[in-house]
Amino acid sequence: MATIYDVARIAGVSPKTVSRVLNGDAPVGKATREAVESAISQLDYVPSNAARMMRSQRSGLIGLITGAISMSPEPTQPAGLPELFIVQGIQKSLANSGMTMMIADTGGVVEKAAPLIDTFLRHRVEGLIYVAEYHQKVALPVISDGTPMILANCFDDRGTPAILPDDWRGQHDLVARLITAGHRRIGYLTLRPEIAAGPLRLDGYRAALLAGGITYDAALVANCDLEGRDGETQLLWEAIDRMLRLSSPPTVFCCGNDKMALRVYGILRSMGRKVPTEVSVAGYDNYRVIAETLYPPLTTVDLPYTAMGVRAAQRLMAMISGEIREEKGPTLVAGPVYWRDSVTELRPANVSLLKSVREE
Amino acid sequence: MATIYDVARIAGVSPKTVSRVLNGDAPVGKATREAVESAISQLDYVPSNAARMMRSQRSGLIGLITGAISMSPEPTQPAGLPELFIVQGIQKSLANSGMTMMIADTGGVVEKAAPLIDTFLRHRVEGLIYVAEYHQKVALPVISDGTPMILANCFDDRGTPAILPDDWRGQHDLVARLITAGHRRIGYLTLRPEIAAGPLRLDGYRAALLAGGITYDAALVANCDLEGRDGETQLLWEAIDRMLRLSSPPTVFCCGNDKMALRVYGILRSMGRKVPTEVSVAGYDNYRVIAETLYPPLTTVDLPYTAMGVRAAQRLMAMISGEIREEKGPTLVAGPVYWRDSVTELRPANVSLLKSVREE
DNA sequence: CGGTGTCATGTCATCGGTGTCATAAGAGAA
DNA sequence: TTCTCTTATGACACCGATGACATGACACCG
Repeated sequence: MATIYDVARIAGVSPKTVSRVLNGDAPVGKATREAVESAISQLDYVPSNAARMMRSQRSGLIGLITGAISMSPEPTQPAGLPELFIVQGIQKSLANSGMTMMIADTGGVVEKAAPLIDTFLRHRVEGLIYVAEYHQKVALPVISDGTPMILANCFDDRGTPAILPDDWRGQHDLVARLITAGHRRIGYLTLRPEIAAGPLRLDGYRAALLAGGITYDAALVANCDLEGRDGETQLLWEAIDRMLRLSSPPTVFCCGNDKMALRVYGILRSMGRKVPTEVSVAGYDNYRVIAETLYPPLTTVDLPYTAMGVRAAQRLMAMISGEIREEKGPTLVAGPVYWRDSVTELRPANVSLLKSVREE
Repeated sequence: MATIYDVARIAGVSPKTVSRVLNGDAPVGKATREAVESAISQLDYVPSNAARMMRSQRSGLIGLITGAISMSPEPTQPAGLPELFIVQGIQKSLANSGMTMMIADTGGVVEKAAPLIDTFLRHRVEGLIYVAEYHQKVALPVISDGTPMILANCFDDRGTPAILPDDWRGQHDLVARLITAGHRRIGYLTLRPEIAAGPLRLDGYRAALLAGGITYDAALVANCDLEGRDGETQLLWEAIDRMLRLSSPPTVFCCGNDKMALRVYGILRSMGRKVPTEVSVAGYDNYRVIAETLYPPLTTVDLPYTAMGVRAAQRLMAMISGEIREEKGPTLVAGPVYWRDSVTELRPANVSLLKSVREE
């Protein structure tokens, strides 16, 4: 592979002049520049980042660690996709700053994070991002040197800067929108409470009810999410069946996520209940494959993964450039409600009141 | 950041000895080794890959280019997931060989591939992999230096080594299995022919019919896949309606992919036809979010993305180590049929005859 | 016409490791 | 005892860029 010396020799100039042509850091005569450029293309010269990096002490690299490119031993989860969107956002932001991204994968095994971080440090990455597949708490090894790090879709108890979805607000906005549409009996089939998003969304649901002047009714809430997924459909069936037999049954079911909503569609159809004319359904995640493909299309809340990625990259770049003495703790990113046909408007909604709701 | 000289000074040895401890390329005395290791951990020393690379001329890097981490302007496609699995397979293989992966993204714009390849060459990657989001033909810029390159899920007309799904065999095996199950009128709702997989799968379908002694009937085949997706549901509805009115209607619908099958479920239910008791449905892709979550779970053909990734990495590593003067052209990877409850067994199947069929 | 500034270019050292070769110390053989 | 032969370690150059500094050629100024 050709070096800068080869180019210099062919062009009849000093290596430093070639360097100047490449980097444009000092004026170069027109004739000289052309000679150099001709030599470069003649030799197919590509400068070595390693050599440049040694001298300049800047790698232009960002390390990205994710847990879900390769997933846990049992890859039943549809995960991965969220992370992909986050990565997409990060990539988009980073591309503009001339940074190159290195991606490594823990294969879902947290212990693998340490050697991966080490690999990145060997490459002298200027920043690290850890992306989790769903909103959760993590415990990563401490980075001893000063390399900045940011967490996306997860947080720790050391106050490492983190970017998180605003689950509370999302569920709140959705339920507020349902209330605006005239729904007052709102069933909620929740995620299990161990998942970080579970309690947050439940709180958002309750807050929206409160703000809408509706009393919280525990009979309308059921956890239908199991660790192992086998019993889920049955659990859902029972919960829905029970709620629909109430003297004042729900007119809409909020589901913990879109995948659960997909199941609920099937169950309601099996029960002979038409969606949305007899009962409405809403999801969470805006998992497009499901939400847009279902018939009728699913009303849901967007998990703003791409935006989170963008924010993560921006915050990291700010830390790297040292502009800001970053305050610790999380940045919350809220996503809009996607209003589709799976929910009936019981009365005409005054949509203009709801700023964060997005109609399709 | 500490250097090898700092470590050497603290440990009271020469830098070269520290290097030997790190790389184990020559015997080092026990006491010396311990002094060095102590100094290393005392200083939190992490060796610089850049410096190492300069001397040894080996980067330990593999460049991966993908078109779908950030997708086309209109991100309605659920794409990305397939690529993720391919990347997972690549990562898995590569991790064992001590290679680190750099990932870059074209954002769906093919023209961006050239500068990304250039970035990788600057980093002196030892190999390149281009991953496409679906089976297609591509035209990438030629790599002028000798860096080996491999295509995954795509091919070009220069005979660049490629890893492709065996669409012909997959569809063939599925249809053969349907025939074994007693189906003789097999409807096929195809992908549009411009997609590489379309004609291959159609050929597989016809070959399986032929082998099963069933005459191909054009009335049972319809293209239901449009470039813009708007008319698709209607197209499907019409095709299904037409076929079901035939004097000898299909007992099973093969769908171009699982997403189409999801739509077909909805349509058949709307028509009041029960799946699978009245009519069976089969998909293609084994897109788990859909195939496993649908009720009843969907019989489909696995697109062996992970395996393709593994093969891609293996073939690349073989090219890098120069073991093999690689022959050009594609490697086909076949995936198994996943037999689930969306297809009725019209007569008891002798499954043992079908080696590549996987029961759940 | 000398002084001063700008432009264009070259010289040289250096970043942090490792390959090559040299060398000292002890072990075993003659 | 002396001569190999390992074993353990050091000295030194070098990989390919770039930063700091120097220099020569003009241009412009008073």
